[in-house]
Amino acid sequence: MELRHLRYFLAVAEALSFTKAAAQLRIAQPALSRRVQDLEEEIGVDLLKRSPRGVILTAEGKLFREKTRHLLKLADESVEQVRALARGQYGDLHIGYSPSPTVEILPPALAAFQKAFPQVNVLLHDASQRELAEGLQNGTLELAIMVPPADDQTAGIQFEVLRTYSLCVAMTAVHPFARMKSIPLERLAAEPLVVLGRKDYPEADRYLDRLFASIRVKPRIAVECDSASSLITEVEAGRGIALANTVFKLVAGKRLLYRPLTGTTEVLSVGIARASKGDVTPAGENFCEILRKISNGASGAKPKSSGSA
Amino acid sequence: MELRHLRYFLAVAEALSFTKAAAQLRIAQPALSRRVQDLEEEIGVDLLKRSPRGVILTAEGKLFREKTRHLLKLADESVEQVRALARGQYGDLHIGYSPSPTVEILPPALAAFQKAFPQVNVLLHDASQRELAEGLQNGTLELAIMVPPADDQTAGIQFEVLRTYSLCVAMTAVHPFARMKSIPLERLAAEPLVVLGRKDYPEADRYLDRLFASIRVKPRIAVECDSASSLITEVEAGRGIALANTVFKLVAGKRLLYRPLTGTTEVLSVGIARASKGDVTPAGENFCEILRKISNGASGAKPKSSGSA
DNA sequence: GCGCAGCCATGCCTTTTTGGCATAATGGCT
DNA sequence: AGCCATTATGCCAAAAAGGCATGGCTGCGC
Repeated sequence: MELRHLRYFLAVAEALSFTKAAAQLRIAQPALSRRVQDLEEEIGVDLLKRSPRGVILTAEGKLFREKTRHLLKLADESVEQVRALARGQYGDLHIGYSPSPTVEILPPALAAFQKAFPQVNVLLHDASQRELAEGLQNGTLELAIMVPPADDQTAGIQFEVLRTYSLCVAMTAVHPFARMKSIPLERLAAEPLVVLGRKDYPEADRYLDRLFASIRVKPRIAVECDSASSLITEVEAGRGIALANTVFKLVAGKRLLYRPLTGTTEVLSVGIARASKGDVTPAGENFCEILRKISNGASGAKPKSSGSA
Repeated sequence: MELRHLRYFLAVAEALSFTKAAAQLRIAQPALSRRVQDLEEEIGVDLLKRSPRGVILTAEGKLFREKTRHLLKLADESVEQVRALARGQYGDLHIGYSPSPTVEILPPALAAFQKAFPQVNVLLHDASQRELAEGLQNGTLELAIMVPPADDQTAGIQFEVLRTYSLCVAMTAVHPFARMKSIPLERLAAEPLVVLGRKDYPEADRYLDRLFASIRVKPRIAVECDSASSLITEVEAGRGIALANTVFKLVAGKRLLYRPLTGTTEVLSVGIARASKGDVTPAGENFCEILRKISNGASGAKPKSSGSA
């Protein structure tokens, strides 16, 4: 039995006429007659009652007509779904992200993506840098929108910069620095600092080390936090000031004040990370395209071209 | 796209090798290779990644493998269901019956049928003679287990006798007739009778008329009932005695006493009625076969062969 | 009631599809 | 670099499907 037989039978069962069905199928009536005979012989059941005025269905024919309708519909849908998957218009898409640094680009990108590809089931996973890198490597994440991973986590990960944010200092409005136009690094070193925890954000930690190493000073760490939102709360509470960057204005705009760091060109990059070996699905590529488009069209620094591990 | 392509693809997708799959399918490897290429070309998506060590599935291939498994399974099941329908092992079976006269044969027949054909969904409809005849004629009933329909309802109905029950008189234990061995018709004519209603049981009414006409007497009708169970209750309550037949012993054995009617050979027939033109499904024929078997093997009078309208 | 019209089946040949065999190409592994 | 297993390709044979002509049936109208 082949789909051809089912298509032919269904045409006859719906037209209730070999002649009409043959015309619709663009084949000659005798050929159609033969194939339906073949089908009936193969399943060993009379499906149709022929008469000189047309055709009527037996009880078995009626049952088989319904089964056949369903089957052919399902076959079409299966092919269409596979095609949609290949075009990136269907399937699951696991995306990891760092919540804070991505606030400017991820929400609009997600909205645009879901509008363009409503059949794709996007599954967002917010996590620390370390967890994102692990997820990419073990394949649970297809893409991650994040800051570049630390050197010991770049193995097998490709990174493409989307946006950069310049460095700044975040503080409360009542802090003495609030009166300054920009903060020299040396003054910062004397202040108690609120920073992100060393375990979950190793690259933030090293970044800090590198920065202060350039002036041969050790920073004063007042509090270690496990997320950007905790950091904001701590600074707001006055336990210290924080080295941050311009995305923070978007996360907690009016709760804190920001001042640039004097004479520093250091920036925070945000971009797309993917496993070098892991396949990115067409849906994933579509998502990247939208991310690039959104990043170009938004405010802030210009995107650069891709780097790698 | 034909089922052949799906079968071939699935074989390759499960064996993860063209060579092995071809062996299982009993065709040569190049032929298999060609058909799978055809399939991929037709749907326009790469389903497999070939390598000199075998084959691996793409993401699209994995999706299509699942769809294909389901589709092929469904196709097999559809054919099997149609075959089962044709063998009378599947489908719905609407059976009408008169509750009282069929107590001896219907329950065991139903039990035997459901054991032999568990996939058939038997739908029992108890109804009056008139309703049964109508049901057969308009096609809502496929078969009815009943007493022969009255003459004005036999049009288009075939009847086949399964069992006959001889005539008797039903009464309470305290009735004077209880001391007699058998009741002459003349004595019966003088007694108040409980009978079945004329509208719903016309043939019972005519039967009564015919019986008493033979001795040129009018019976004394005390109560008309609309069902056999009401009739039993009325007799038990002492409102009259009833002309009944030996099936009643089965319906209400100890509640009443029964005495034969002197010198009468009249009998009540119970059998299978079907529409002359209406198709009886194979399941219906199977049911008839079991009814015949049960009727032969049970107590009571012998079945006769079929009659018609 | 007889022929005609419409419909499906059958016979025969052609076209298309599929299968088989031999063999080339590929790519990892030793 | 050469070997080995695996898949792809060329070519022909076989099978399946299709087309055309025609036969057979049945219901309808004249």
